[in-house]
Amino acid sequence: MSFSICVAQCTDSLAATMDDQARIMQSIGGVSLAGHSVQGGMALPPPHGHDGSDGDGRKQDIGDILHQIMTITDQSLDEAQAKKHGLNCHRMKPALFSVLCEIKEKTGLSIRGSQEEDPPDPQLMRLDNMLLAEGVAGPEKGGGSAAAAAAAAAASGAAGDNSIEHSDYRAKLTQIRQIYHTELEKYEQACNEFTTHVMNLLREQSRTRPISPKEIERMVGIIHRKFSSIQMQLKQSTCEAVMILRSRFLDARRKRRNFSKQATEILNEYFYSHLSNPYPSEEAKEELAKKCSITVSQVSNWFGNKRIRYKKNIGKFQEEANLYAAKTAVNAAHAAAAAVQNSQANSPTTPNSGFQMKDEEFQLDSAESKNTLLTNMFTGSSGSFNLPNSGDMFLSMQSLNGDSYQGAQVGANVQSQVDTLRHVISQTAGYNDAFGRNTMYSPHANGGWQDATTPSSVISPTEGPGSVHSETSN
DNA sequence: AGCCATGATTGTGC
DNA sequence: GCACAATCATGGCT
Repeated sequence: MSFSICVAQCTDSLAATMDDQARIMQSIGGVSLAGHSVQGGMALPPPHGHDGSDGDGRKQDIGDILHQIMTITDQSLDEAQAKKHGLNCHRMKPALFSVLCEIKEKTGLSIRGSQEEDPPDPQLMRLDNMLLAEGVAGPEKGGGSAAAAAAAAAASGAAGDNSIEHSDYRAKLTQIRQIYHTELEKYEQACNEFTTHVMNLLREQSRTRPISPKEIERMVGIIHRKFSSIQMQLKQSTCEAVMILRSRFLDARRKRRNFSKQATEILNEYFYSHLSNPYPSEEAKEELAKKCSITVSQVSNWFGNKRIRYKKNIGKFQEEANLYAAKTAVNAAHAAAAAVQNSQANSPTTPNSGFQMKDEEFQLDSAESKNTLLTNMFTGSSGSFNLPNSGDMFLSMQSLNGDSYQGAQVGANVQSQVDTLRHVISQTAGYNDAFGRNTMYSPHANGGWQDATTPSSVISPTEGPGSVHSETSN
């Protein structure tokens, strides 16, 4: 035993302690010392032929005790038992015991002690954070799990149609949470039980071998660390379970669902009415997302796909373009008419431009007829719709297409329709007009998306590219 | 089943 | 971070 060697080397210090010991014993009558009561309050045996006043004598006494301790293992069980009892009852025992504890404390355990204060395990911290974030650890209801489910719901796109998946996800997560907490509780219980057991054992043993309370504390710490490593495994497997659940849930979300007809229409209307620059701003995307009951990223995806597919095969999309362009144009015409009427109503002194439209004039039954109408409207050719003079709208359009922008009162509202109208016109009977060029929007050869002749920056002097035109996206 | 349309994802470049 | 391009994967029609 290493500590017995130490003891042997420290006989001098023991002798010194014995002096104190004897003094204290005299004063307190052997009630307790260094936390160890004198066994059974027994009368102390006589000091083995020494009077205790002589230092050399004490040393010899201690040496005798140590010798007995060292040789106890060589003796028969009965012999040893008897000797052990004798030693336990020896008046020197408590002092010797405390010194042994002290030495033990100062040697091996101090080394171990320095290793105890390890920093918090980063992996454990990560696991804890993840479990908190996923709603497995932390507050029960209205807390993490609800937040996680809400986040999943927000990311999943279309509202309402996947509520079953959400509840499924929630149920599974709750299940994992329950298992986690049950297991955690079990571990904690087991840890406490084991700790209590070991403590009792050590306390019991401390009567016969040098175990200080500090050492018991250390042992408890060791047990807790062992159990916390088991807990970490539990946390790790819980995290894995959550990840699997999430991946399954994400896979479920990956399932493609076509947008509603209405949503597609709204998106298409915006796309074709901003054909010169089909890049909705963040605000526009948000508004479109709101209108279509989809997420902003879905709007982005849609526009990304649309741009690519339109660019790849413009011809294929012409019919669709015509349809939406006409639709938007009609809306615009309505809006413009309303604006003009409003301005006339609000300011009676405004000269009558003669640009009046009646609803029945827009009762068109096909995209083609609309296109024709619109073409005529711009080319001034004879048809069902006449511009009595070169009206405000026409002038506004012309200005918009040119370098200077005027006629804001109508043009501002109508601006976005210019793209549409010009597109429609270009798609119908060979648009070759006052603008003097083909204004079919198509991506640049270099991959950019700009009107071949009219940069969007010129087209939209009043608005940034991709801004929302509420009147067109309805 | 095959085909096409379409929403989503991924890799790349700026 | 965004847009593009390619690709994947599914929905829906025939």
